Amino acid sequence: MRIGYPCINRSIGCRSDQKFRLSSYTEERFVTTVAGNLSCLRRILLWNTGEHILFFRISSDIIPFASHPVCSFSWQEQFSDELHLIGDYIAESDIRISMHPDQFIILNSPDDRIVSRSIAELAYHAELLDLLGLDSSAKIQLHVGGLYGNPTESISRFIRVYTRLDPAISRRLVIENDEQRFNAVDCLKIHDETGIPVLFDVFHHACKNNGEDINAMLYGINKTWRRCDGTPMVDYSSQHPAKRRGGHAEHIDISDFRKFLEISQPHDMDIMLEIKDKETSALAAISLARGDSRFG
DNA sequence: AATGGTCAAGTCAGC
DNA sequence: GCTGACTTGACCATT
Repeated sequence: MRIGYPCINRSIGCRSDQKFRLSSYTEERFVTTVAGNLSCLRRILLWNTGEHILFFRISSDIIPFASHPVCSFSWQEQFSDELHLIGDYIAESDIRISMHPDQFIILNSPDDRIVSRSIAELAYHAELLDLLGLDSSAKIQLHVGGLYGNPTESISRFIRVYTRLDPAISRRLVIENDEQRFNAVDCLKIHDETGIPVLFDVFHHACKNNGEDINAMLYGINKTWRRCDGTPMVDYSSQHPAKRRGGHAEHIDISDFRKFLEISQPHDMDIMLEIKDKETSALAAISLARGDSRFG
Protein backbone atom coordinates (compact mmCIF):
# COMPACT_ATOMS: atom_id res chain seq x y z
CA MET A 1 0.00 0.00 0.00
CA ARG A 2 1.19 3.46 -0.92
CA ILE A 3 -0.45 6.76 0.00
CA GLY A 4 -0.16 9.87 -2.15
CA TYR A 5 -1.60 13.22 -3.19
CA PRO A 6 -2.23 14.92 -6.53
CA CYS A 7 -0.22 17.42 -8.53
CA ILE A 8 0.62 20.15 -6.04
CA ASN A 9 2.90 20.36 -3.02
CA ARG A 10 2.10 23.33 -0.83
CA SER A 11 5.15 23.24 1.42
CA ILE A 12 8.19 23.34 -0.81
CA GLY A 13 7.52 26.55 -2.69
CA CYS A 14 7.57 25.49 -6.32
CA ARG A 15 4.88 24.33 -8.70
CA SER A 16 5.01 21.65 -11.38
CA ASP A 17 1.72 22.78 -12.94
CA GLN A 18 2.63 26.31 -14.02
CA LYS A 19 0.80 27.44 -17.12
CA PHE A 20 -0.04 30.57 -19.02
CA ARG A 21 -2.69 31.92 -21.34
CA LEU A 22 -2.88 30.64 -24.88
CA SER A 23 -2.77 34.28 -26.01
CA SER A 24 0.66 34.66 -24.39
CA TYR A 25 2.10 31.54 -26.00
CA THR A 26 5.65 31.93 -27.25
CA GLU A 27 8.25 29.24 -27.65
CA GLU A 28 10.39 30.96 -25.05
CA ARG A 29 7.56 31.07 -22.53
CA PHE A 30 6.80 27.43 -23.23
CA VAL A 31 10.39 26.27 -22.74
CA THR A 32 10.87 28.29 -19.55
CA THR A 33 7.61 26.98 -18.10
CA VAL A 34 8.30 23.33 -18.93
CA ALA A 35 11.85 23.56 -17.56
CA GLY A 36 10.46 24.99 -14.31
CA ASN A 37 7.71 22.38 -14.07
CA LEU A 38 10.10 19.47 -14.57
CA SER A 39 12.61 20.76 -12.10
CA CYS A 40 9.83 21.25 -9.56
CA LEU A 41 8.48 17.76 -10.22
CA ARG A 42 11.90 16.40 -9.35
CA ARG A 43 11.98 18.40 -6.12
CA ILE A 44 8.50 17.20 -5.17
CA LEU A 45 9.40 13.56 -5.74
CA LEU A 46 12.59 13.94 -3.70
CA TRP A 47 10.64 15.57 -0.88
CA ASN A 48 7.95 12.88 -1.08
CA THR A 49 10.34 9.96 -0.76
CA GLY A 50 11.88 11.62 2.29
CA GLU A 51 8.40 11.55 3.82
CA HIS A 52 7.61 8.00 2.61
CA ILE A 53 5.03 9.33 0.18
CA LEU A 54 5.43 6.96 -2.76
CA PHE A 55 2.35 7.77 -4.83
CA PHE A 56 2.02 10.95 -6.86
CA ARG A 57 -0.26 12.26 -9.58
CA ILE A 58 1.57 14.30 -12.20
CA SER A 59 -0.37 17.35 -13.33
CA SER A 60 -1.65 17.38 -16.91
CA ASP A 61 -0.26 20.93 -17.05
CA ILE A 62 3.33 19.71 -16.69
CA ILE A 63 3.68 20.36 -20.45
CA PRO A 64 1.18 23.17 -21.12
CA PHE A 65 -0.66 23.03 -24.46
CA ALA A 66 1.14 19.78 -25.30
CA SER A 67 -1.76 18.53 -27.43
CA HIS A 68 -2.78 21.93 -28.77
CA PRO A 69 -1.94 22.80 -32.40
CA VAL A 70 -0.06 25.87 -31.16
CA CYS A 71 2.61 23.64 -29.68
CA SER A 72 4.95 22.46 -32.39
CA PHE A 73 8.07 22.56 -30.26
CA SER A 74 9.77 19.21 -29.67
CA TRP A 75 9.73 19.14 -25.88
CA GLN A 76 10.29 15.40 -26.12
CA GLU A 77 13.81 15.99 -27.47
CA GLN A 78 14.60 19.19 -25.64
CA PHE A 79 13.83 17.70 -22.22
CA SER A 80 14.84 14.12 -22.95
CA ASP A 81 17.68 14.09 -20.39
CA GLU A 82 15.59 15.63 -17.64
CA LEU A 83 12.72 13.21 -18.31
CA HIS A 84 15.12 10.29 -18.11
CA LEU A 85 16.54 11.52 -14.81
CA ILE A 86 13.07 11.86 -13.30
CA GLY A 87 11.94 8.50 -14.69
CA ASP A 88 15.01 6.74 -13.30
CA TYR A 89 14.40 8.28 -9.91
CA ILE A 90 10.77 7.12 -9.97
CA ALA A 91 11.82 3.58 -10.85
CA GLU A 92 14.61 3.27 -8.31
CA SER A 93 12.46 4.74 -5.52
CA ASP A 94 9.49 2.50 -6.38
CA ILE A 95 7.21 5.54 -6.76
CA ARG A 96 3.75 4.94 -8.24
CA ILE A 97 2.59 7.50 -10.79
CA SER A 98 -0.84 8.42 -12.09
CA MET A 99 -2.27 11.18 -14.26
CA HIS A 100 -5.83 12.48 -14.48
CA PRO A 101 -6.69 14.47 -17.64
CA ASP A 102 -9.07 17.41 -17.37
CA GLN A 103 -12.83 17.21 -17.52
CA PHE A 104 -12.72 18.14 -21.20
CA ILE A 105 -11.31 14.76 -22.13
CA ILE A 106 -14.31 12.68 -23.13
CA LEU A 107 -14.17 9.52 -25.20
CA ASN A 108 -17.91 8.89 -25.43
CA SER A 109 -18.98 12.23 -26.86
CA PRO A 110 -21.32 12.05 -29.86
CA ASP A 111 -19.15 14.78 -31.39
CA ASP A 112 -16.22 13.26 -33.28
CA ARG A 113 -14.14 16.43 -32.93
CA ILE A 114 -14.35 16.23 -29.15
CA VAL A 115 -13.35 12.57 -29.29
CA SER A 116 -10.32 13.18 -31.50
CA ARG A 117 -9.15 16.13 -29.39
CA SER A 118 -9.53 13.91 -26.35
CA ILE A 119 -7.50 11.12 -27.92
CA ALA A 120 -4.75 13.60 -28.82
CA GLU A 121 -4.61 14.71 -25.19
CA LEU A 122 -4.48 11.09 -24.01
CA ALA A 123 -1.67 10.44 -26.47
CA TYR A 124 0.30 13.26 -24.85
CA HIS A 125 -0.26 11.78 -21.38
CA ALA A 126 0.85 8.33 -22.56
CA GLU A 127 3.86 9.77 -24.35
CA LEU A 128 5.01 11.62 -21.25
CA LEU A 129 4.81 8.44 -19.18
CA ASP A 130 6.63 6.56 -21.95
CA LEU A 131 9.40 9.16 -22.02
CA LEU A 132 9.79 8.75 -18.27
CA GLY A 133 10.38 5.08 -19.06
CA LEU A 134 7.54 3.92 -16.81
CA ASP A 135 5.84 0.55 -17.26
CA SER A 136 2.10 0.03 -17.71
CA SER A 137 1.46 0.35 -13.97
CA ALA A 138 1.70 4.14 -14.46
CA LYS A 139 -1.95 4.92 -15.14
CA ILE A 140 -4.08 7.56 -16.80
CA GLN A 141 -7.44 7.76 -15.07
CA LEU A 142 -10.55 8.95 -16.83
CA HIS A 143 -14.26 9.13 -16.21
CA VAL A 144 -16.53 7.29 -18.62
CA GLY A 145 -17.93 10.59 -19.91
CA GLY A 146 -21.34 12.15 -20.50
CA LEU A 147 -24.83 10.64 -20.37
CA TYR A 148 -26.31 12.53 -23.32
CA GLY A 149 -29.76 11.41 -22.23
CA ASN A 150 -29.02 7.75 -23.01
CA PRO A 151 -26.67 6.00 -20.59
CA THR A 152 -26.71 2.64 -22.41
CA GLU A 153 -25.81 4.15 -25.76
CA SER A 154 -23.19 6.35 -24.07
CA ILE A 155 -21.51 3.30 -22.52
CA SER A 156 -21.51 1.55 -25.91
CA ARG A 157 -19.84 4.58 -27.47
CA PHE A 158 -17.13 4.52 -24.78
CA ILE A 159 -16.48 0.84 -25.43
CA ARG A 160 -16.35 1.34 -29.19
CA VAL A 161 -13.81 4.15 -28.92
CA TYR A 162 -11.74 2.44 -26.22
CA THR A 163 -11.30 -0.77 -28.18
CA ARG A 164 -9.95 1.19 -31.15
CA LEU A 165 -7.37 3.18 -29.19
CA ASP A 166 -3.67 2.86 -29.85
CA PRO A 167 -2.40 0.27 -27.31
CA ALA A 168 0.15 2.86 -26.19
CA ILE A 169 -2.85 4.68 -24.71
CA SER A 170 -5.19 1.84 -23.78
CA ARG A 171 -2.58 -0.08 -21.78
CA ARG A 172 -2.41 2.85 -19.39
CA LEU A 173 -6.07 3.81 -19.30
CA VAL A 174 -8.29 3.09 -16.30
CA ILE A 175 -11.84 4.29 -15.64
CA GLU A 176 -13.04 5.86 -12.42
CA ASN A 177 -16.57 5.98 -11.05
CA ASP A 178 -17.87 9.55 -10.85
CA GLU A 179 -20.34 11.02 -8.41
CA GLN A 180 -23.25 11.72 -10.72
CA ARG A 181 -23.10 9.83 -13.99
CA PHE A 182 -21.46 6.41 -14.10
CA ASN A 183 -21.03 4.57 -10.82
CA ALA A 184 -18.73 1.70 -9.90
CA VAL A 185 -21.19 -0.93 -11.13
CA ASP A 186 -21.38 0.79 -14.53
CA CYS A 187 -17.57 0.78 -14.65
CA LEU A 188 -17.45 -2.93 -13.81
CA LYS A 189 -19.85 -3.63 -16.69
CA ILE A 190 -17.51 -1.76 -19.02
CA HIS A 191 -14.62 -3.78 -17.64
CA ASP A 192 -16.47 -7.00 -18.47
CA GLU A 193 -16.66 -5.95 -22.10
CA THR A 194 -13.21 -4.43 -22.47
CA GLY A 195 -10.89 -5.61 -19.70
CA ILE A 196 -10.17 -2.02 -18.66
CA PRO A 197 -9.20 -1.76 -14.95
CA VAL A 198 -11.57 0.14 -12.66
CA LEU A 199 -10.21 2.76 -10.29
CA PHE A 200 -12.50 2.92 -7.27
CA ASP A 201 -13.26 6.39 -5.94
CA VAL A 202 -14.44 5.81 -2.39
CA PHE A 203 -15.97 9.27 -2.03
CA HIS A 204 -17.77 9.21 -5.37
CA HIS A 205 -19.09 5.80 -4.44
CA ALA A 206 -20.48 7.22 -1.20
CA CYS A 207 -22.24 9.90 -3.28
CA LYS A 208 -23.64 7.54 -5.91
CA ASN A 209 -24.30 3.89 -5.23
CA ASN A 210 -27.07 1.33 -5.01
CA GLY A 211 -26.32 0.29 -1.46
CA GLU A 212 -23.41 -2.00 -2.35
CA ASP A 213 -21.06 -2.92 0.45
CA ILE A 214 -17.65 -1.30 -0.04
CA ASN A 215 -15.66 -4.35 0.97
CA ALA A 216 -17.65 -6.58 -1.36
CA MET A 217 -17.20 -3.97 -4.11
CA LEU A 218 -13.44 -4.07 -3.66
CA TYR A 219 -13.32 -7.80 -4.44
CA GLY A 220 -14.87 -7.11 -7.83
CA ILE A 221 -12.85 -3.95 -8.42
CA ASN A 222 -9.47 -5.41 -7.55
CA LYS A 223 -9.94 -8.33 -9.94
CA THR A 224 -10.04 -5.83 -12.81
CA TRP A 225 -6.33 -5.03 -12.30
CA ARG A 226 -3.95 -7.52 -13.90
CA ARG A 227 -0.39 -8.02 -12.70
CA CYS A 228 0.93 -5.66 -15.41
CA ASP A 229 -1.45 -2.95 -14.18
CA GLY A 230 0.18 -2.89 -10.75
CA THR A 231 -1.52 -2.54 -7.36
CA PRO A 232 -5.11 -1.30 -7.73
CA MET A 233 -5.40 2.47 -7.29
CA VAL A 234 -8.11 4.03 -5.18
CA ASP A 235 -9.15 7.68 -4.82
CA TYR A 236 -10.09 8.78 -1.34
CA SER A 237 -11.57 12.06 -0.11
CA SER A 238 -13.67 13.37 2.73
CA GLN A 239 -16.80 15.47 2.43
CA HIS A 240 -16.27 19.20 3.04
CA PRO A 241 -18.53 19.93 6.04
CA ALA A 242 -19.91 23.17 4.57
CA LYS A 243 -19.79 22.58 0.82
CA ARG A 244 -22.41 20.76 -1.16
CA ARG A 245 -22.45 16.97 -1.41
CA GLY A 246 -19.37 15.94 -3.34
CA GLY A 247 -17.27 18.92 -2.25
CA HIS A 248 -13.78 17.91 -1.23
CA ALA A 249 -12.61 18.57 2.30
CA GLU A 250 -9.87 20.98 3.27
CA HIS A 251 -8.21 18.38 5.49
CA ILE A 252 -8.56 14.63 5.80
CA ASP A 253 -11.22 13.33 8.20
CA ILE A 254 -8.88 10.99 10.00
CA SER A 255 -11.53 8.95 11.80
CA ASP A 256 -13.32 8.35 8.50
CA PHE A 257 -10.02 7.32 6.95
CA ARG A 258 -9.33 4.94 9.83
CA LYS A 259 -12.74 3.42 9.20
CA PHE A 260 -11.91 3.00 5.52
CA LEU A 261 -8.64 1.25 6.33
CA GLU A 262 -10.56 -1.12 8.57
CA ILE A 263 -13.41 -1.98 6.25
CA SER A 264 -11.13 -2.34 3.23
CA GLN A 265 -9.18 -5.22 4.75
CA PRO A 266 -7.53 -7.28 3.36
CA HIS A 267 -7.38 -5.54 -0.03
CA ASP A 268 -4.07 -4.01 -0.98
CA MET A 269 -4.26 -0.72 -2.89
CA ASP A 270 -2.46 2.53 -3.58
CA ILE A 271 -4.52 5.38 -2.13
CA MET A 272 -4.67 8.83 -3.74
CA LEU A 273 -5.94 11.48 -1.32
CA GLU A 274 -7.96 14.08 -3.21
CA ILE A 275 -7.91 16.60 -0.41
CA LYS A 276 -7.20 20.30 -0.63
CA ASP A 277 -4.30 20.48 1.78
CA LYS A 278 -2.43 17.84 -0.21
CA GLU A 279 0.77 16.60 1.43
CA THR A 280 -0.38 17.65 4.91
CA SER A 281 -3.22 15.14 4.77
CA ALA A 282 -0.95 12.55 3.16
CA LEU A 283 1.43 12.80 6.11
CA ALA A 284 -1.47 12.41 8.56
CA ALA A 285 -2.80 9.41 6.62
CA ILE A 286 0.60 7.78 6.51
CA SER A 287 1.21 8.09 10.21
CA LEU A 288 -2.14 6.37 10.74
CA ALA A 289 -1.44 3.67 8.15
CA ARG A 290 1.87 2.72 9.75
CA GLY A 291 -0.08 0.39 12.01
CA ASP A 292 -1.59 -1.34 8.95
CA SER A 293 0.09 -4.52 7.73
CA ARG A 294 -0.55 -3.49 4.09
CA PHE A 295 1.56 -0.36 4.44
CA GLY A 296 5.17 -1.20 3.68
C1' DA B 1 0.60 46.51 -5.45
C1' DA B 2 -4.16 45.65 -5.81
C1' DT B 3 -8.10 44.57 -8.46
C1' DG B 4 -11.24 42.18 -11.31
C1' DG B 5 -12.28 39.93 -15.71
C1' DT B 6 -10.96 35.96 -17.90
C1' DC B 7 -9.00 31.58 -19.03
C1' DA B 8 -8.31 25.52 -24.85
C1' DA B 9 -11.33 22.19 -24.28
C1' DG B 10 -17.37 19.54 -21.86
C1' DT B 11 -21.19 18.15 -19.11
C1' DC B 12 -24.78 18.72 -16.09
C1' DA B 13 -27.01 19.96 -11.65
C1' DG B 14 -28.84 23.56 -9.29
C1' DC B 15 -30.33 27.96 -9.19
C1' DG C 1 -30.26 30.65 -19.35
C1' DC C 2 -26.39 31.21 -16.33
C1' DT C 3 -22.99 29.69 -12.81
C1' DG C 4 -20.22 26.57 -10.45
C1' DA C 5 -17.96 22.26 -9.85
C1' DC C 6 -14.77 19.00 -11.45
C1' DT C 7 -8.30 17.52 -9.58
C1' DT C 8 -7.01 23.51 -9.20
C1' DG C 9 -7.27 29.41 -8.80
C1' DA C 10 -3.88 31.67 -11.45
C1' DC C 11 -2.90 34.78 -15.34
C1' DC C 12 -2.82 39.24 -17.07
C1' DA C 13 -4.45 43.93 -18.31
C1' DT C 14 -5.52 47.75 -16.00
C1' DT C 15 -5.45 50.86 -12.44
